[in-house]
Amino acid sequence: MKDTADAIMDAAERRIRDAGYNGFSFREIAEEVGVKSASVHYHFATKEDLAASVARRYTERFLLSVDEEVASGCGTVEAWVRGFRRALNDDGKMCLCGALGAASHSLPKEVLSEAQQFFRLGLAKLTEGGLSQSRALQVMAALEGGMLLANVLANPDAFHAAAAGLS
Amino acid sequence: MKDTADAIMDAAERRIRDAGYNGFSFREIAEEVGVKSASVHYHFATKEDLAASVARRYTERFLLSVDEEVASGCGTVEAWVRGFRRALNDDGKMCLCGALGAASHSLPKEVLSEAQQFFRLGLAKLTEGGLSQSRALQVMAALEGGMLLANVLANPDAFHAAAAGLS
DNA sequence: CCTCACCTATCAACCGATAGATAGGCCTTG
DNA sequence: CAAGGCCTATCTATCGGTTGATAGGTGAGG
Repeated sequence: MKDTADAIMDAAERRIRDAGYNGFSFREIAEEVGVKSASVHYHFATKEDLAASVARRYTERFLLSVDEEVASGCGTVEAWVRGFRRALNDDGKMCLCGALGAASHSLPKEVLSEAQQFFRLGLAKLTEGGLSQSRALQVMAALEGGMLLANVLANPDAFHAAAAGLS
Repeated sequence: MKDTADAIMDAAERRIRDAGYNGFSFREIAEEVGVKSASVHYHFATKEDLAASVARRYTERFLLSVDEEVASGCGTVEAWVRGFRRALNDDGKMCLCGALGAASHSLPKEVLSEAQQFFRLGLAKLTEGGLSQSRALQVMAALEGGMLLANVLANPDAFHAAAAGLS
């Protein structure tokens, strides 16, 4: 079933956002989903595969939700702020690609590639929205850094302060 | 000797900045230093101990170098920018406490506590330098986020752009 | 002689990954 | 329609390797 594969990705996403690529295991995810670890391998051949798939899905969803915010009338920067804020408030976790990227020098190449894609596409969308390359980097850094601070300090207000005045 | 303990912390710091708390092992560090893993345990009882010690030393050094920059006449914000820039240019790695903090929800409590201390003391120093609480968070987020972007994208210019215009 | 700094050897637990069996559904063909 | 074969999704069992940690031994130097 597609159901199980989705449930595996859901569990993996949660764990990666909490603990990074090196912080989750097949057995852990399997238990959360209610299957055996061999069944996780059936859907995703390797750990690299699984993490890369999760990152790709995350990027697609994130960009889509930003597009929707923009379509419903809010500015590009504000759309990004809302995307990150929701990720923080709903789940109380890091941005998935931030959590992966913080250990970028130890990532398998497919996973690194997907994490990079998140930021490349994100920055491209910001520049399409009228920002300069440099300004786009400033916005992305502020959001990702704000997310990190909010997580470390266990205080969402850190993100709100960091994002204030961006848009 | 204090020599070996320092060498262990040096190696651990490098690995943590590349791969996070879950991405290094006693044997790896031992090999790099040229001793056996049991000897690492002699100097640092547990992994939690070692990582917490490394984080504490990192924070002390970082704050000290910022103080020196300020004493030599540059502004508080500029001093922080230089601190992060040096960490990035010299080593090509993440901020240690950023690398730890990105997986904050999976950190042993002593390690989390030391990572938090880095940010708490850093923010305090920024506000002592005349910044508002909110502005201090914006600066710290921009620097930490810029660091993350530069690492993921393997492009130091991402940091420079993110930090531009802060001071 | 005793403490420090290291060693060897080993432990149970966990890791990612694979092999092989099984049960159920669907498709094809006589 | 029935029977045989294949595909899917799961399981059990196991592999070699790594992990953090511990026990206990060894040699040097004060």
